[in-house]
Amino acid sequence: MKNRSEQLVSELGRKIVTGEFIVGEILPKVEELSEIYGVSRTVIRESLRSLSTMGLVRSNQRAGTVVLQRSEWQWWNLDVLTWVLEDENNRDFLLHLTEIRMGLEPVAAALAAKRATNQDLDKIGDAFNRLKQAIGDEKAWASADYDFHESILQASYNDLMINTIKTLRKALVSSREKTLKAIKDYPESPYDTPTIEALDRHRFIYEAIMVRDEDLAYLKMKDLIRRVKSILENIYDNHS
Amino acid sequence: MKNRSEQLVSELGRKIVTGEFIVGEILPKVEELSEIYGVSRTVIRESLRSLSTMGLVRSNQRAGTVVLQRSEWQWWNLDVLTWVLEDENNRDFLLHLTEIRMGLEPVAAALAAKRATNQDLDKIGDAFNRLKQAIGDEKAWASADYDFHESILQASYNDLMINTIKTLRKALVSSREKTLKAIKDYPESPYDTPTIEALDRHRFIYEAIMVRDEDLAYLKMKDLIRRVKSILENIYDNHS
DNA sequence: AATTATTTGTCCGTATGTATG
DNA sequence: CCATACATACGGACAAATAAT
Repeated sequence: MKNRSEQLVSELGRKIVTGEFIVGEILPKVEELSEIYGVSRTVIRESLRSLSTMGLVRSNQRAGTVVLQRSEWQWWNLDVLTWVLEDENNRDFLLHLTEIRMGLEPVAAALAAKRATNQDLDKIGDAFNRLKQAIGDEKAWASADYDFHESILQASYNDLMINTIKTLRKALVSSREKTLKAIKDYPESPYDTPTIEALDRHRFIYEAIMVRDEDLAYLKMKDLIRRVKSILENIYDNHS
Repeated sequence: MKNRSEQLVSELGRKIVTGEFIVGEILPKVEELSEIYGVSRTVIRESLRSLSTMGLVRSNQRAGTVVLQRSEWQWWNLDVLTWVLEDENNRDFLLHLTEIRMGLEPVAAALAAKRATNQDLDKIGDAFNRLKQAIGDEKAWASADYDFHESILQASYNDLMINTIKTLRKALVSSREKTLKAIKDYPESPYDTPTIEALDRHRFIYEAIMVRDEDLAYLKMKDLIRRVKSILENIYDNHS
């Protein structure tokens, strides 16, 4: 957070996402916000412009600035996504995210099997070798795992796919750092735990891409995400 | 577009997306932009704040406002998505979008088969009946088709999924209106053409959801999107 | 390493636009 | 049609950060 308005955006944005400002509610007018937060109207207006671009509010002359309903929110904005994940009340949002991943990541793997250059394949292979060395080491695994999935993703050559999955992973990682650490069984990597079984799940993906078997890569990546989903579901069963 | 800064955002945003402003380029400083577009610095600053929230630019003191690389863009912002689709140079972006749909829409259909209430099922049924009446009528088909897929989507009960697919469809529809009309074989609906064969493809999805067969709903929706993809690919083969 | 120049960031007084009652 | 209340827009001044010298 560099400047005042970015700070304000975080502060107000969180209050909206967590429901401290209710949907349909009118925010205090610019002058009052300026008073409340001790900043100029300029800063307030720029903040509101940003929140408006995120789909969280809409300003109308004379009527004031209103909090928009959830369907209008720009969920894929990294800030919005992170705030939603931080919010304790949205725990099952993690499951929704996983459903999205279940859709996208297998497709990305299939595309990688189709489009990867030899150089791409080398990168994926390197990352997989690092995974092999990282059994039992949570930190090293998380790092190699990141590179493994990153290299597959890049080989999909679909910019929108790359951007979407990366956004999703960033949000998962940052929310893990902030709020999910407390859950003891939640893995450091957004994919899996550093075990032999997990390595095998990755091996199948790796091998499928190497032989350019799109359908197999699709299925094996789906297996992996399904595993992530079941970890999540177990956590909920045991901790609530 | 109501106010000056929103107009400016469209103007500048399009120039960035279409490459008129190159990645890494420094925009004219606020005072110059103010001069160029005949608006106050306030308006310029608010516009830049908005573009910054879209991930298109980043302002730095003394260094000016720089155009960010494509990987930083907020692709799921409806404006950004629309501008990209409008850009003639990004024609194969439609294929990338379809790859995303190939991932998400079958998952949404499977979730609907799992979670739909009886009321949801009624809505889906109503829309399907309207589809039956709309064979051969492009406009009526497009409308019923919209409601059919919308009712399935709502029954997925995954807010992020709903928002994402709706954003995607909005962008497709609006880009069809603006730039794709010229392509004669591109259907009015983002899903299919009003033919008997298309109706059957929809029927299979409808029936699978009715009997709550998640896997079948998944497969049949995948068939439908695959069909859309092949329409697109044919268009490219024939028109370029 | 210190200074300067340049650009964004911030503040505020004022005026206009727009929808409501 | 007028009065009200809010966002929108303008512009001059100064502060703060940092690239360049």
